[in-house]
Amino acid sequence: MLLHRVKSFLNNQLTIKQAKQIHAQILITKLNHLQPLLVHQFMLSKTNHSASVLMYVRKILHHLQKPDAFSWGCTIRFLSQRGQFQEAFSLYVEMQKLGLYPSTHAMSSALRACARTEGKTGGVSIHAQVHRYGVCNCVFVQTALVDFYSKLGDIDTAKRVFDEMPEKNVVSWNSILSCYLKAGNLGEARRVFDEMPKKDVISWNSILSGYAKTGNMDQTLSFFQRMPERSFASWNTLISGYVERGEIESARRFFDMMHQRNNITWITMIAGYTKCGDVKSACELFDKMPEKDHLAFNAMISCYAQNSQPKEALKLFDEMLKLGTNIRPDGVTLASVISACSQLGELRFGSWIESYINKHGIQMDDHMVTALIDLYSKCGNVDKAFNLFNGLSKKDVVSYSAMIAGCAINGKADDAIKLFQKMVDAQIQPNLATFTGLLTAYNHAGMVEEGHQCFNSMKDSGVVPSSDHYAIMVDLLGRAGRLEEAYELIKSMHVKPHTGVWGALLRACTVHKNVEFGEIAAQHCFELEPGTDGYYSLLANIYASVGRWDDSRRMRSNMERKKLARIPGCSWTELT
DNA sequence: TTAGGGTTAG
Repeated sequence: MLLHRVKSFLNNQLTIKQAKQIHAQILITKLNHLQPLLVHQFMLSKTNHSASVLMYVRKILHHLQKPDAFSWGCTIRFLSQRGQFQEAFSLYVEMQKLGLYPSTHAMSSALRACARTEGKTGGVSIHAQVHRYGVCNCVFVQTALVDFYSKLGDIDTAKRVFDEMPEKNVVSWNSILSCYLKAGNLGEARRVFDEMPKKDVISWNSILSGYAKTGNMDQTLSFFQRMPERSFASWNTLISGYVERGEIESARRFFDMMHQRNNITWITMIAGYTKCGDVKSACELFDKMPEKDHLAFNAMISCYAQNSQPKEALKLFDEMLKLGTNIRPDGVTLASVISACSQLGELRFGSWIESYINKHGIQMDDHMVTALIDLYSKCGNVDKAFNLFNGLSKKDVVSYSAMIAGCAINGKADDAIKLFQKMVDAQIQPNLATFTGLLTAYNHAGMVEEGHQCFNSMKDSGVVPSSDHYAIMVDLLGRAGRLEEAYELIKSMHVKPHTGVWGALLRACTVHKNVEFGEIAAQHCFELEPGTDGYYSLLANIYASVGRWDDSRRMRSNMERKKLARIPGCSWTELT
């Protein structure tokens, strides 16, 4: 009767309460041989196995009257499949201590756990056991070994084990294929792919992804077209390849061709539009997405934050919060939200977020900390930013750049320069954002020569200055009264200068009462931004400063006549 | 027993 009851749970929901009841009955009736069966059934049931359930199973395993390798094996296998690798491996070690002979299930599952936790020693000792126990013929264990060495990055051993396998299946071939792909050896991967006696959709997706990563989309497409069977991942790999290459139209063409899409498809496309700054298209897709998960929200919030629409980002974050249980913000969401707050100069939000993080036990990661460094810097709290920076587990180009910029805008040029030196010493390659911060520091400190030198050194780091960098340089030279040099610098630009560049020259001309360059700079500003009247005012001021009252009046009446809209000052503190 | 595609900071 009891046996029947235990068996009836096969593939049924088995709650911990029911299991405990049955277990109690087993103990009362002294039918201890049913205990392993209970463990087995427990592992097979579709119940959500929480930590307390597993503790319970562990207890049964340890109190079995007779140690039972089968029960241990299926528990280890279950844990490994569920991604609880540490737990799986420690059970494997425990069963050894009990003197149990591990099944091939237990061995391959423990190997899987070692592969995913980088448990090199554990995996290698299981390899030794494979020989000792004479299970060299088991294709599952051997394949798990190939996978283990592949994940460890030990290609030679992976290949040796693979070559020595008396019997191989498609999984074994896929494992060695992914080994070469992970190592970036596409040539060898291709050779393996061509040699495979049988290919499944995993083999095809793997090679497809290998080619997509090289950026050779013609080749990738040719593989895609030859696939006998395609899964979502096949389509998504292709689309993501086009997105990475910046070929958003091609990505969209295949997106539209799909009859069915999963969330990854939608999010890949939204992220693609984010990268190319097409917020409108991203938003359209987000609205059309049938079942938005929290990753979709993350993608869209980041899209707004990355494309200078911080208010929209916060609005969507607010909507996300209102959705309640199913969709919860995580660290990724918060990193974007902090970035949005930073753009708004809104420190209060920042503090709110910090308390939210603490309240919900969200793990602070380096992304979030870097966003906070930026936020506190922009709000003038450099000390706090510095504290966060010093506490980072790993400092990279993004965090250094944030901190350098933080020092720069808060008048700490020396600190910014020191940080840059530290970064170079740590062999971290500076990029565009790093130089923006550093040049800003030189600019604030009025260090013209040093700034100039820094600007010229950009090419040594393989960084091509953008319009923003030129704008800072023009500002630096202009403030020092070196207007002609500033103008020559603009003329030498390979990209079209934006109003930031010409505006910097125009403002410098106002300070130094220079009509000649002022007129040139103003003319460009008028053309680039016909709706902004500030430039007319500046030129009018220049005329007035040299006593050319008629011209000054002409400028102002020009302004009136065109009924130009007065654009408010573009200070981020005013936007809140 | 195998992989694979998605969101994050300056």
